[in-house]
Parts: sequence; structure tokens; C-alpha cells
Amino acid sequence: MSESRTQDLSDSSAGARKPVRSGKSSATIYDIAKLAGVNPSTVSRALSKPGRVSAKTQKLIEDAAAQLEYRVNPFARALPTGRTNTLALIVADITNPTFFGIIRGAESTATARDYTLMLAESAESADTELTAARRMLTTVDGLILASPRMDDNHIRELAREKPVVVINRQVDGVPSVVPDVNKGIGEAVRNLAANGHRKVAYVAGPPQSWMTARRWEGVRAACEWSHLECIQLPSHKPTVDGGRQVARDVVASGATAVMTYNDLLAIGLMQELQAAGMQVPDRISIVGFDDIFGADFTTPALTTIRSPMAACGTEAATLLLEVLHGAEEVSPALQVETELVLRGSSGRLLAADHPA
Amino acid sequence: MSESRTQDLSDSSAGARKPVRSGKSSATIYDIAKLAGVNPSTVSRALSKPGRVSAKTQKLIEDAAAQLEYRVNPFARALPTGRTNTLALIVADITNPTFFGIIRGAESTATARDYTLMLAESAESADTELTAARRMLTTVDGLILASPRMDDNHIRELAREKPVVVINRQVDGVPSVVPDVNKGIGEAVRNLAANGHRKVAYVAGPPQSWMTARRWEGVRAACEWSHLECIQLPSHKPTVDGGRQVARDVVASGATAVMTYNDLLAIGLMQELQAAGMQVPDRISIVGFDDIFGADFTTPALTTIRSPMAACGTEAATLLLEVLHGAEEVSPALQVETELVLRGSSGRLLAADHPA
DNA sequence: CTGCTTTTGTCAACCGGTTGCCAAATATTG
DNA sequence: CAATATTTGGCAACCGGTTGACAAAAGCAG
Repeated sequence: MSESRTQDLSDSSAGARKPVRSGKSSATIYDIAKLAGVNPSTVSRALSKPGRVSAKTQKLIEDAAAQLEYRVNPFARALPTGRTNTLALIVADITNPTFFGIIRGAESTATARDYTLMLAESAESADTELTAARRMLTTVDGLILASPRMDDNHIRELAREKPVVVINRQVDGVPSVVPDVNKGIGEAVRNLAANGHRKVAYVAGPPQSWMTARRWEGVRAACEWSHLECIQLPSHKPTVDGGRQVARDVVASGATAVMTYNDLLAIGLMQELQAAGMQVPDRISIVGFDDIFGADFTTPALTTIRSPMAACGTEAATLLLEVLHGAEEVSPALQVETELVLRGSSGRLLAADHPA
Repeated sequence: MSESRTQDLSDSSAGARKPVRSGKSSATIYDIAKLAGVNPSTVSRALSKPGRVSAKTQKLIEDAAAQLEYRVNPFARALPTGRTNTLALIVADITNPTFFGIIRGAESTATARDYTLMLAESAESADTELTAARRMLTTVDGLILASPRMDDNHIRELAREKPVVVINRQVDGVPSVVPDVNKGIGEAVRNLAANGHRKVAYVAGPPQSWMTARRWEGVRAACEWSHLECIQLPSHKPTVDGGRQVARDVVASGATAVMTYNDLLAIGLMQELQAAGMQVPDRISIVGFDDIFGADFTTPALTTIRSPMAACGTEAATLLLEVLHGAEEVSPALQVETELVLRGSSGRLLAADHPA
């Protein structure tokens, strides 16, 4: 009888052909309204605005909703409001264990606050990353970029349309969550110094990576403080293969301890050195970065500096949700601490042969 | 002048305050219609239906759309049609490398066909899985379940609402993609037999896992064919720790070769055996399953049976898209082949000490 | 040039919630 | 008990596309 919404009757004939709606597609607020004997808008209010309707009506509506197994239609809600209760997370590489923690942390935080997380990967390409970001931006309330490859301006441009939080990088005017690498690096370097090492090589990551610069800076500063010599070696790619390829340079450098941009490099390096007959850690100590999945599969297990990635994910999501819920002032750069995970690949140098 | 949509004129005064549309909220088909001098519905048709409008109008509209940088509003489209151009993939555990390939494969296939993939994890819990599935089902066009933990009936129930494809499992009436384990297992068992092994232990996975049963069956059959004795050992959990814990049982069983439900078990087992002083593969051979990330980090590197997970993901997504695009008949169970990846953890038994 | 089929574009109703505005109902106060 | 302040619920417009029905325009045969 409702004056406007009578059309569903008209296609009752077609209903026989199509799989109908037979209990399927869930109930709407109109159904609830009818059942509870109130206006649809009242239902809407009861279900979203806190104390906008009387307790009595509230109960009535909630019962009806429960009875009909009502679930809001996210699209219908998103259309007028723009709110989607969805966050996007873009990572450089899903298979890179570094991101697991981030994904997990962000996912659980989002879910806990009744948001859905959409995940995309950029395959380490700045272009793909930007495309993915643009595509998702229309669909989500906010965006988390983990170790973004795109340049600052693009990031700011995205941030102008929707709230953005970056992880593992700092961009002026965009809130970020970054590990404070210095604590972990300090522990590692002190440990190396205590074990008699005098020269440390840092195997760098991709030149355009914000993070590799921070890490190198940290290593350099810590080495200076501990009066260790240190040098930086470029790597071809931040992967196991890249680590293998840099092995010769490492040996040639005369360093007795190596710190790498990430664990994959460390693992490749260790494999290649061992294959060449060098004992780890007797002849050379290796310290990775990140404590990825599998870092303890090696023999010896890899000493590494762990960034609490899950915490990064959690913090980033929390930050983003705060912004979305109207927080004006958010700390522009949140720091999470890193720590040394001491395993078998680093230790005391066996006997002589390192430069006096 | 259009009778119904005149409201935007009314706030033309406010237009001065608001940043107009200046890059902000994107153009609508109404804007295009105005610019091109046609009716909005014509714009809609030009942009979605193939040759529904004349070439001339088509061009006119496309130019206008390009000029305004138009992008369809996914919600507006989803609301009346139900189509979202989105697929959901639910995996048991994001950090389990087994799923990387699946995710990658599904993601790239979806993206290539202009669909977006939403990812959720179930944390290995049947309940969480079902909840996640139900939640996403309202938002997506179809669902891929990788190694689902929930029971057949729940899966069928979901499949009744939206198209579903399962990976690593078979459910009556639901299309699936499963690795054909027999090829890989056959290769592995033949290899073990050729290396003088006579007794093989299979370390099983979670009892409710469909896959562990398939693998055990395959191992049993292959061993029978090759006249090897074989036994099944339960494991506590399908993880590295679970592998460590089962080491004593393995030794006690007297088997000289072990095949495990997955690589994590194999790695844990190997670590524990080595820690107890048993040489691998001199005293015991170990064959894992899946060839996960990190399987070659160990010393010796792990021999394992690889399932082409990326292919599974690709096939599953393709299958799902076919169903969505109206394919009536889809092959109910697509098989992808497995293969033995021979590395260092398996080989010839050194000397005596195995049962005659 | 007329009559009929095929294109092509317009109208208007709808998808399912949200929200500003207003009036009825209820509570508070003098 | 009247008068005013406060709740509470209803109305209706709107978000931005989609689509069935229909009429105008164009194409074509006779």
C-alpha cells in the first residue's frame, strides 16, 4: 500500500524465471519498519544514531531487525554518506614477510573497530602503486601506504583527497608510523664491537628507499660512537639473490661484520659465503634487518634487528581511524622501537686475520 | 530546467564557498549529460552497454567524460545492480607462505579482468572463517575459499547465495581447484625407493583437513606400488613447533624417510633431528610439501613437493569469473599438477642400520 | 511518397539507506 | 492547569547510477 514502493509487485511475473529473492537478499529497513510499525527513517536512526529514539521504540526495532536477520546494505549507506567503513592497505610485495606483521596488525585493528581492510600490492613498482591507490581511494575511507615507492608529491596529492597514513617513511604533512631503528642498530653495533669486530659493512637496499637511508645513517652513527670503521655497499636487489651477488664485495671490503638492509639480503649473503667455505660467524658475522618469517630456518639462525611490524600496522590503522573520526591533531610521526634478536649468525671473531 | 534535479542550482550561491568540484568529488553522469547535451541515461548506456548508442553520441559522451575526468561511483552502480566488480578471497593464514601464490595468482587475474580482490584471513578458525565469509558475501560478486576449514554444509550454504570456488578441497556441487598430489608424491616415493629406503613415515596435518587425507592416501598408494612400508604419524600442529615435537615419534618409528603434510613440519622436524645429532639426509631423508618461501633457507635445503599455488589462484579466479559471466557448465574440479623439487634434505641412506 | 521496421534517446521508477526540517507527543516549569 | 521546552517520529528529498517502456527519428521496402 505504500504509495511509492510498489514496484516489486510488478515484476512478480518475472520472479518465476529469475531465482527470485527467495529469502535471499537480506531484509531492508523498510521491512523492519513495516514489522515494527514505524517509519523507515526511525529505523535508520535507531540503528545508527545512538540515543536518537526512545528506548521502547529502539527495542521494538532491534527485535524486528534481529527477527528478519537484517544487515545493512553497505552500498546503500555509502551512496549518500560517502562512508564505507573500509580502509585500504597497499604493500609493496605480499610475499615479502616484512609486511605480514603490518597486514596482520592493520587487519585486526580495522576489524576490531568494525572496518574492513582492503589489501593491494604494488609489486614494488611506483606506477602500479599509484594506480592501485587511486583506484582504491574512491572506495575507501582512508589509505595506509606501507613502504611507499611513489614520490612525496604523489603521496601528498592522495592525502588531499582522503586521509592517508604512511608506514616506514616520512612525508611532510602526512601522518606516519616509522620504526626507530637506532635502538636496535645501537644494540647490534655494540654487540659487534664487544665481540672484537672493527670494520662493519652495510649492504644497502634500493637507492630510492627512504628506509635504507635511515638504516645506513643509524649504522654510521652507531659505528662512529663505538669507534668502528664502517662502509656502505650497494646491492643489486633487496632479495636473496641480491645478497648472493654482493658476497664478493663484502669479502673484498675486508669487513668482519655485515649488516644488511633486510633479512633476505643477509640470507643470500650467508648462503654464498658458506658455499665459498667461510664459516659464519667464526670468520664473519652477519646481522639482518626485520626478523622475517624464515630468518631462523638458516644454519646458523640469523641474528637480526626486529621491527615490530604488527605494531606498525596497528598504530597506522589506529592513527587513520582517529583522523577519520575527526581528531584534529595527530602526532605527525609515531615511532615504534626496534630490538636486536641475537641468534647464531653473529658472534666473536675466531682468531686473527682481521685488520689490526 | 530538468524538473526533478534542480536542487544543485539552489545551492549555486554556496558553490562559491565550497571548493566547487575543483578536482574534488568526481563528476557524475549528470555533469557529462549536461556537457554533452544528452540525457543521463544515454550517458549511462554509452558508458556501459556496448553498441547501444550511435557512434556519434558515443564519441561526444566519451570526450565529455574524459574532459571531466569522470569515474563511475562504484556504490551508485552496485546499489541497483548488485554488481560490485569485487571478489573475496579468504585464506586460513596470511603468514602461511602456502597462500602467497594463491593470493598473487588470484589478485593478478582479478585485476586483469578489472575486478578488485578483497582479502581476509580466518586465523585457521572455522568460526572466524564463516563470519568473514558472511560479512564479505554482501559486498562482493563471488568468493574464493582457500583451504577452507568450515564444513561442507556451510560452504554449500554460502554457494547458494553467491558463486563460490574452493581451493585445496572438494565439495559436492561447488567448483574447485585442487592440486593433483599424486604426480609429485609418486616422484618423491620413487626417488626414495631408488635411494634404498624401505620405510616411510607420513607426518599428518590437522585431522579435519581435507588435504592431509588426500596426501596420506597418495603416499600410502605410492608406497604400496613401490613396495615400501609406510605409516602415518599424527602431529600436534602443522607448524615448525609441531615438527619439532613429532621428531621423537619419527625416530621411534624406525622410518628412514619422512614425508610431511607441509614444509613447516618438515623444517621443524629437521631442526630437531639435527639438534639431536642425526645427519640429514645421511641418516634420514625428509620431504616436505608445498615448497614455501624459505624452504631453501635451511641446510640442507628442503626437498619438497611443490603445488603450483599461483596457478591455483589464477584458475580459481578465472573459474569464478566465468561463473559470474554466465557460464552454465564449469568443470566441477580443476586439477593442477604437483612436482617434486629435489634438494638436499633427501637422498641415499648412508650404510647399514635400517631394517633389513 | 507512404507504411513499416529498426535505431536511438528520453522518461521515470528504482536500488536502500541518510538526514534536515517540521509537527506531534511528552516532559518540565511557573 | 496553562505555557513553554524537549523529545520523538514522520515526510520527503537525495546520493549516482541502471533499466524497462516508450516515442521520436531514421532507415528501408514497396
